[in-house]
Amino acid sequence: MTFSPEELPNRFDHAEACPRIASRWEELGCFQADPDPARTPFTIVIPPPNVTGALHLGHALNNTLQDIMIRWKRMQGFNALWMPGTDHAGIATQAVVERRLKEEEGKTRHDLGRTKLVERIWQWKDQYEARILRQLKQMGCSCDWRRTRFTLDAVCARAVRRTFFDLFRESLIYRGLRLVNWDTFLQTTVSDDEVFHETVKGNFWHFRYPVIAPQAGEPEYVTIATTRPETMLGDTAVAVHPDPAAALDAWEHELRNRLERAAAKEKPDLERELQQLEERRRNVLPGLIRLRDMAIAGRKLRLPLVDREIPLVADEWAKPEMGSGCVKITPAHDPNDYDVGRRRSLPMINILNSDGTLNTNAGPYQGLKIRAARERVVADMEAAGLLEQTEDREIDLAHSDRSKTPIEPYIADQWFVRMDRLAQSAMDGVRDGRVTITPPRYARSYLDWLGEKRDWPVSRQLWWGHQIPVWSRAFDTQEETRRYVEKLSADPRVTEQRAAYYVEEEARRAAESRFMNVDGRSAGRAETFATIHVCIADDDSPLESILETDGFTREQDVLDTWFSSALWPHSTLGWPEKTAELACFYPTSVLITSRDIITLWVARMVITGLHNVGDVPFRNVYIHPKILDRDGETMSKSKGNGVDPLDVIGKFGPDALRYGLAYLCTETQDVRMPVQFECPHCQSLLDQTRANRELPRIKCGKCNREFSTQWARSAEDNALPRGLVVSERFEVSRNFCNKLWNAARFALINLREFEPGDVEPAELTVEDRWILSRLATVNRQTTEALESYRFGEAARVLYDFTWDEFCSFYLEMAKGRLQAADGRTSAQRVLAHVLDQLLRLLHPMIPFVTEEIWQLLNAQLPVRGLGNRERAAESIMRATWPASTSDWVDTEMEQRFARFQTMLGALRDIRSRQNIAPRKPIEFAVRTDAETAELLRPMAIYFQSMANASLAQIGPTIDIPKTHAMLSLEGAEVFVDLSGLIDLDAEIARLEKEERKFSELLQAIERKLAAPGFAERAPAPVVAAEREKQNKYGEQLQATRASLRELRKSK
RNA sequence: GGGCGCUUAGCUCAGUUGGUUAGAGCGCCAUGCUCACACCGUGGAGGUCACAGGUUCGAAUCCUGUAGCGCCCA
Repeated sequence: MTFSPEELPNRFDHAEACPRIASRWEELGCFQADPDPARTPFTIVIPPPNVTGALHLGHALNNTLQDIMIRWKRMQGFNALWMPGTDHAGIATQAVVERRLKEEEGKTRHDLGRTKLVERIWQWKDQYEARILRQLKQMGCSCDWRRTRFTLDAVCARAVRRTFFDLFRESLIYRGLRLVNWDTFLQTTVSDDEVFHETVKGNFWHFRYPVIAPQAGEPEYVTIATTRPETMLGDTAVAVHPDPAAALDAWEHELRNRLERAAAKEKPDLERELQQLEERRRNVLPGLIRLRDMAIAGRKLRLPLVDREIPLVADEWAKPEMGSGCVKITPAHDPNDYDVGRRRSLPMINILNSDGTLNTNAGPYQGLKIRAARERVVADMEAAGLLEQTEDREIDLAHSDRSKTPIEPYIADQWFVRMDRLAQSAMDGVRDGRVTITPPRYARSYLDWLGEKRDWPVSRQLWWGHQIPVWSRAFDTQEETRRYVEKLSADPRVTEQRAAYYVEEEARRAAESRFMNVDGRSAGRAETFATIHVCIADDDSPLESILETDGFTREQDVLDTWFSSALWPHSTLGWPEKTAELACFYPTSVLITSRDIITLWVARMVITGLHNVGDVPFRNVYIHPKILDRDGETMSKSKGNGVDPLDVIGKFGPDALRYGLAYLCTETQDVRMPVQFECPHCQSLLDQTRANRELPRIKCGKCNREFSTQWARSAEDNALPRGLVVSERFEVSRNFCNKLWNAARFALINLREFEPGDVEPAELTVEDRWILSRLATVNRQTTEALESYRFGEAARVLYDFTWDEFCSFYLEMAKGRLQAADGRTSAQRVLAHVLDQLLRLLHPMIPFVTEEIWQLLNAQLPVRGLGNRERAAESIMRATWPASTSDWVDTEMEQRFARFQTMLGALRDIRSRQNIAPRKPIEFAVRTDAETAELLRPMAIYFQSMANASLAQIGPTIDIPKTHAMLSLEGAEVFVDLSGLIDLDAEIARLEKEERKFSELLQAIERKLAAPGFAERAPAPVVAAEREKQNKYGEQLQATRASLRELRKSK
């Protein structure tokens, strides 16, 4: 490469340089890692992004941190593998594609059929996977792209099938009827994690259920209240508390406790409640006791509208302090009622079809949608004179995160993974330190969640995912069942453990939960004796067709996406094959992710890793902050506040994006990131807000022209120029990269005719020793910060060093020597070394600009370095991470330098306050002891070049200029000769401020010293330091006052 | 309801085991296009560290409580 450094642009042109640099890295194979027993591995698996949509800044942060780690470890000499890939995100992706299908073609998935729909989703996946990988690549992520995996690809599918089979064979998988969250729009179960709650306006209807044949003194009806009146069609009981008096007492106790602790403004409410409770005891309690007795006596009620006899039961779920004190029980449509149903062996009557219409159990309401049924039920109850009253009420309503429609609790058959033993193993993994979690507080939510050991429902009524490899058939008699089991157990696949089966007896199933006419897929057949479930380990097993010929059908459901993600750390490395990759790179070194999937994902990975491979999937887990928008909401595609990292890259470049994110990444804080739309016409910025963040087009407030956003769909919107979404927060890092770039330009200009070689200690100047000492410290601090995942601190340390020390002092001070013949060579060698080392330290965070500078340096000075002189690596990615040694650390030199800096600052302060033009030279004298004078004399040229101030005299006895400004520093007084240019008032004002400052400091210290106990109880060094400060401030105060007196006299 | 976290300059944030004159960037004021950088240089103004108690010789930092905000779990 031949170039002239002066001709380099004064701004780093990331748009031109980055693609060029990236393709060179690819050509050199810098990202690739292969198993090598001779080297220590370091592995990261990417948390696979969903193919549902493109990445936003949250992902950018996540992947930036991973890339920083992997580049750093690679430079440290580890065999560093970063395994990339994406996740099929079953329900989310299918939902997006289905929604599109509906919007654009007016079709449902059933119109299309399973095969066609899955084809469509693959197309979507191809498109978004490509986009995601492009985003990662443009960010500079150094993944081994040859190894890119997808949770639904053949390699992952094999691992999923094998895992499911193994668990099945070990009886850790079972099928059961459970109440699930049913999404009536998508017609699938969604997990608790996919449900969000929202408060909506609703009603509380009070219904009367007649008592059948009431005896004397007994009420004619029981009142219950409900927010979902249509569910009464599925009621199978009404419950009353078994000991209402005790329950009320307990409630009173609770209220009194609360009252004691309550703030004043809450007290009236609580007191009112207590009063009401008293009334209730008088008016309601006797009735409840009577009802309880009726329940025990086995009295029945007549369920109106469907004319069904239902029992009155005694159960704690009924709350005597609320409403009528009685509660209707709908076991098939309410989680609490489900529990009551199981406790009291009640029938579970499902009244819904999977599409949210009412089924045959709803009698005359069959076929109606829930909403319509609700209105009809209320109207009919009212007509029957059984509606007591209607209240308005706010209701907490569960919604599906995927379809945004209300969730219906629903009874359905589901496959479960038994968690007790598995969860325990994963808890042990963290408890005994095989896995460490940073920050440690997150270990607690991990352990709490696993501690519940709730079985994991893994089936999803979807088409996009791993279809469950189980074939099932119902058998009518015990004999038939036995005969088929015999046949199966003789099958070679079963004897060779390539297939397994289990028999689910209908009697047990019925006992577990009695149910009537559960619709569709879960329908029980009265004549069934048992169902045989066969799980097959391999694809294309001959057993499949045998089973199908024998009347078995394959399970239609697919597995929860997290089932495949849970295998990611080992499935991507080829498990269950015993690959060299698995042997070398497993367990992985660190998992970097965000806190919201600790339970969904991290815990499950530990479980499957231990189960399948016998070791934890990673040694460390690092949980990073979240990126929030201006309102403090987390970024997400579905909210519309997600910012495409490519927008930021377009404006600021990938290095600025990365450095900015790393800089913001501190331990406890989430990152608030207000963003703006940048008008493509006039470049003005408009805040992104809740109101405008999902608009497909926006009109610029400045130039009144329109532009499109990420939400543009129509051809018309897309024809408009696209407005980027950017944030001013990245200006800091963009400016930083540019500062570095220009420092490098300066260096290159001054490093011509560079001759590599060492510098004799005698040749090192004060600033050389200082910068080398600082570099050694910064090197250590950076390494330590990265080791403990303190990315923000690493970024800050490097920022401050680069800008405030390397650029503002070292380069400024080297300018003179670099021009002069004398000292040029040593200055060049030190400068080249410091820049070289600094580039290495910065490279993991800002890979592109450091590589570009590295190449320029290589062209001009391929051999460089102090101490260990060597030919520079062909890419900075292959340069070694600077060893952190204290060889160059020189604390005394740093202290001397700090004095110089203080003095320089003081001189500049005077110039500024005295309004002395920068061109105008000034003179100054310093009164100080001989030793300090010796140290400072060589710095005279720097006062000259950096403050345009010449040092006239220095030493214990000097002639003080007649008119002067005085600076009192630690152990030195500086007199700036202001003959002819003094602004007396300004100087008096400045000194008065100084006087105030010193006097306040002195007072504070004196107070401290005088405080009772301080001198006796504080450690001696602290007391000594305070006394020293007292002296120092005292002297400075005296000097300042003396100077003030002089000035006031001369006025 | 339980758990975790946050509240520091106008804005966005640092502040590692309690001892500093509480910092940075942006913004603001003043000033300078001196040959690395105006995405820059130089200087300045700006904070009772949410509030109330407590521990301590000493608290932004530790403890308790209050208020507000956020997340997780029920």
